[in-house]
Amino acid sequence: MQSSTPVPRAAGRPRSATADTAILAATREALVELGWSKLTLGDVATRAGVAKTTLYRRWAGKNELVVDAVAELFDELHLPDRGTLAADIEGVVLQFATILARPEAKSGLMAVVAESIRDDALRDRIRESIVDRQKCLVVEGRARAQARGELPPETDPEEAARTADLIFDVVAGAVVHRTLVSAEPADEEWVHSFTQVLLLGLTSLSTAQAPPLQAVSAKSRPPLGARHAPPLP
Amino acid sequence: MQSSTPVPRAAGRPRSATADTAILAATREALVELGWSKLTLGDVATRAGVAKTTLYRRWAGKNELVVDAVAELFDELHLPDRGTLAADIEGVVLQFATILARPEAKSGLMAVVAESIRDDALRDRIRESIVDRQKCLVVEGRARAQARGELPPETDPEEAARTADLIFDVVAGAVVHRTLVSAEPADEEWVHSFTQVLLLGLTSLSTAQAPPLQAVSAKSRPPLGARHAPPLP
Amino acid sequence: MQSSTPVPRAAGRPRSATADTAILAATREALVELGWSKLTLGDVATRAGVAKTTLYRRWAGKNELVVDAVAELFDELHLPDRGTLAADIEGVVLQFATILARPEAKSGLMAVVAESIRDDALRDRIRESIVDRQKCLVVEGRARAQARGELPPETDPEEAARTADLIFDVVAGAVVHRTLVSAEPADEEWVHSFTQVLLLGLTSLSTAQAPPLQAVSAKSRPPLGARHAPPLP
Amino acid sequence: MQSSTPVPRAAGRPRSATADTAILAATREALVELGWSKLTLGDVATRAGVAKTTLYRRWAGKNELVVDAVAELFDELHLPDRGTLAADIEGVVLQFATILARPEAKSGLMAVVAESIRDDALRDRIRESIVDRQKCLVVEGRARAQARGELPPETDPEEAARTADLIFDVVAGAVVHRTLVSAEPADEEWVHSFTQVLLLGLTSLSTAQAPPLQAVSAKSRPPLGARHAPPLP
DNA sequence: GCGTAATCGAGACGGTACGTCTCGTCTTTCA
DNA sequence: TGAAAGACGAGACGTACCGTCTCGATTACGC
Repeated sequence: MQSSTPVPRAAGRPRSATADTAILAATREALVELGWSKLTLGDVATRAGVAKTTLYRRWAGKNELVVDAVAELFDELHLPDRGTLAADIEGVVLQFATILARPEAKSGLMAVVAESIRDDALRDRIRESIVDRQKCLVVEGRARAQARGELPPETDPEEAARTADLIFDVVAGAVVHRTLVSAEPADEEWVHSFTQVLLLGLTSLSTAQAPPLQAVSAKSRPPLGARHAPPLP
Repeated sequence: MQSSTPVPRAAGRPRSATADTAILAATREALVELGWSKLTLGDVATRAGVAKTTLYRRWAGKNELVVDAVAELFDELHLPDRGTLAADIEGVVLQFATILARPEAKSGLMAVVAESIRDDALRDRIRESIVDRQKCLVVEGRARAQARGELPPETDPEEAARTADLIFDVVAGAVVHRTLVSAEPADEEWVHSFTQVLLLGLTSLSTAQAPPLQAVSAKSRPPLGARHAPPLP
Repeated sequence: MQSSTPVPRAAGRPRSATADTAILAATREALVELGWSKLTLGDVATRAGVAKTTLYRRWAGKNELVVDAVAELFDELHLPDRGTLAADIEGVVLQFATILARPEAKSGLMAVVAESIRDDALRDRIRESIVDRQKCLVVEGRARAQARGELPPETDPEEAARTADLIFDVVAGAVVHRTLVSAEPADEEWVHSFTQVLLLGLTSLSTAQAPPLQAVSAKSRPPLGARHAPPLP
Repeated sequence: MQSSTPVPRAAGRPRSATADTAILAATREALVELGWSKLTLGDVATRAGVAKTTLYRRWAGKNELVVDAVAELFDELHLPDRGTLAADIEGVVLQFATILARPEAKSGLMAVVAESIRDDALRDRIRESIVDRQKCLVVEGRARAQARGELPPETDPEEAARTADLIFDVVAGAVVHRTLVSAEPADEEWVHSFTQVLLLGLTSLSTAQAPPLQAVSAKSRPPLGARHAPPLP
């Protein structure tokens, strides 16, 4: 057997295979060191030991590259099975908070979201590779709770989708705001308080409304403004 | 005879008062047309009919300028008095959502928040001119509800602050996420559903905890993970 | 008859006399430290402890200011009386070389001459305040030599003017070139060699041409190209 | 088989050969139209149809660029062979004067010389690409005259160098001063007069000194100041 | 003495050019 | 043929001076 040289070609074509990995890793590294606005594609190429051309051949621009680099961080996001819905939620929220605490996520995510406001293709890319994967967990968690018997099967699919969206916006939004705007750690204590409020709110809502277990619905909402004001701590 | 004026009027030509107004307006205009990343200080200066130097004399850079330009949008945010706490909350959340629906707010706000991750001074500026003003409304709303008798006076000020922070992160985060990430309108219907969940969650939390009306507290929290799982719609 | 003052003393506060002095001194100081191209009027004003406005009230621009500042250096240029024409020339050339050796003269003079190429008013100002004062010395030196009997009185005034111009260009040009381009010191030894060549050249020319003592004239010049070539050392 | 190429051809896209030509031509054009002080590198780049970066990649700044642009003008300076030393000198001085009469030379040359006072690297560049090329002609002319038998071979090489320097300073300085400071044309008539003085001066000097053909030397100079004063026209 | 008028300092103003940086594209040469 | 290296046209960056302007505060003179 001919022993292949350990580093057969210092420069040349065989880098093509590993290039993507190197580039994405270099992108995250640059995000940590420089942040999104100071990150340049030339610098990423240099860090990855790759020509700028190679980079432009694979990504349309900085935004797309960063989305892919950040998306990889969310691969480790999984729905735990802790036995109860409440525990499951706390677990996944905590996971999400942990990822968001990493500087490359902080730096990159908000920036590309900001960019996506004026770039529909970018928004789709973000949704596809980051957001939908998270929203999936909400749906999956609900299904698991239903399997456990914690939740009744849903009646109106449209209503269910709307509720999932609301939950997702509340969860993701609260964690992001806590982490990035308030710049306070979304630690276990905070996650616990937050989960409690969320879960109780959803429960009270469904029980407060006859018939039982009905989802939050603006169509059939009671005259809230007229109801007595519940105490706020 | 009264002595010299306490602020003896700085020497030299005073700064043009109209320039500030024109620059901030031009910044918002450019944000709408170009978005944050394509916005250029040179372009803003041109739109405002002002020299680039004038702009740099007053703001350290693009981020600071955009913060101030966006902050002015939040001047119109006031706490309405609709008679009940629920209605007040709905009103103010809707106001916040309306402001966030404006393209200049969408384009600018997330971008500067993203930038603020690596720039503490910028974060402080954002907090001071945007965030704290909103958080104030939470506190003020609670005070008003207490005056109305809807809420009991708070017992632990630290606890009260923590709860206010949580409420604020949930409210602001959910609206922002709905508007910018999910890219769905935070309309009256959505705001109503959201407010209901939030308010019921807070209410249930305080009543679930013995003695009555106690605030969410991590110190004295019950073993939630072990409690029964409430139904999720 | 008592004439009213011809310049009836303009109303208002008179210009500070010390400012001019300070400004010109500051200009020379800045020339030494920074050179012409890095010299800025704002810096000069600061050095002189004067407002920029004061400076612009008195000089049209950088060029005019530098001309005046440099011109003062040439005030110390006087025709010595060493007894013979040769010694007088050597003396004055050496004086000129000494002034040119000063950095403020080096930096400033050539630059304003370069500027004067495209600015007739500036050229006139230079001629008036610097060049003509030097050219004067040539004429004065000749007159003194004639008084001494070293030189015959001139016959053709036009011819005399032309010769004076030639001498002046040769003297000033050679010293300047030696100092600024060759960047070698125009010291006593060099000045002596130069003077010798110049004086002998002029002498030989006039004696070589019949009738005696006639000036260099292109009108009556002998067919030089056809003459035998004299040895060059 | 011969080994690797001595200059292994740098990797990457090579610099455009036509760009240099276009840039230098554009520089001269801008010198004529605007003069040195109003000449802008951005403007030159535009005229040359080239990006500013391209320009800065090749030249360190305005000074270096102008030196190169002006140096090309002196490429046409050659030593004519008119048969006699006197005629040769007149020819080359006239060539020099003709070049200096061009506005791009006038505008550029003095300015960079002025700049070179505070910039040794610039002075070297000027010397290398402009001055030495001219000085060469002096040496070459002397060699040719020696070959013709008009001049004896030089004895002391150091002395010869010193004399060449003196001649060069006188010639170049006089022409430059005539052209730029006096702002009079260095036409045939003037050049003839000047050449005559120079040549006679050098001749007389060498013959006046025993033994014959000795160069101007400060070491063995006669007491000039005490000698009789020759008539000055 | 008191107003009038031009000065003074300070510094902001609209501009222009600077020299650097990054962009995304395009030639080259090498393996 | 594809990847490295790197030059290219384009254009924004933030800075430095430009020469002008607006200020309030000083002088001096003439009434």
